[in-house]
Amino acid sequence: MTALPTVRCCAPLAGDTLADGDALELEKLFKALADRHRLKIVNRLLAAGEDAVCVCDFEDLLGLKQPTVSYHLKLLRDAGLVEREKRGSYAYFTLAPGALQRVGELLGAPGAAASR
Amino acid sequence: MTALPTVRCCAPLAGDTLADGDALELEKLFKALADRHRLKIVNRLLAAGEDAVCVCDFEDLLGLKQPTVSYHLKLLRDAGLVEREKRGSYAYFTLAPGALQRVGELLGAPGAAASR
DNA sequence: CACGGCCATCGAAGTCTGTCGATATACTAC
DNA sequence: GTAGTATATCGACAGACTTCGATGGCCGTG
Repeated sequence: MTALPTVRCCAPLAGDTLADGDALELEKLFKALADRHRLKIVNRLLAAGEDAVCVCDFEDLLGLKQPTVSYHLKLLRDAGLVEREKRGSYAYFTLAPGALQRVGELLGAPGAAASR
Repeated sequence: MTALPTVRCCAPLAGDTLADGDALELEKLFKALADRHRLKIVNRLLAAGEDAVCVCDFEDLLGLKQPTVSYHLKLLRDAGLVEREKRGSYAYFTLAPGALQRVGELLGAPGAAASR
């Protein structure tokens, strides 16, 4: 349910004076990306494309223990950047479609891919 | 030395497997943006365009004391996102040209403004 | 040169983050 | 049902980040 619109987020940074609430949302988004391990996760998911990646794969990639990997994935999920699909006892992760592009556009990269 | 070229930074997030060093540089960049006050600073500098803004202006905008404002400005400067120009006893700040767009492009917003 | 305003840096205090072992939950296989 | 595997969550700890008062350096004015 919820039907949360992934990253509906935020006033574009280049707009008029940033309201406090908008600043908070943007902060949350950038915080999610402001960590070497989470960046590697996103990079891996980008490389994987349609394919989903499971938690155990990230343990090897990052050299972190399983609880820590879950912690990072949770942050990315809360920020709306990745999505989880449970299959059996495994959990597979993919990038939230368009999430990264939307972040890019917030920074002033203009229309960009937004062929729309 | 160093002669760091503002934000020459980093492998694009969408490229091949992110090296540790590249992940660190990206992390530094996003960390600089991952704070509500620094976002407001950037937003204000975007609005100011060519005009430079002095430290005391940010004190009012952010509701923070002067040392704290200097702290945030230093972080943004270290990340290559803003530049400082001293005029008399005042310090004026501007956005580093193109820095934000470059960040946006790292996120996969493709050619975009890169008319080049 | 003495004074006052602007800014950077230092040091301390409080809070937030990242990490992991231990534990709980959910599913598979036998 | 029992055993085993894959994730999520909890609790604790170390380290990093944010904030601010106090201090020091610079510059302009009188």
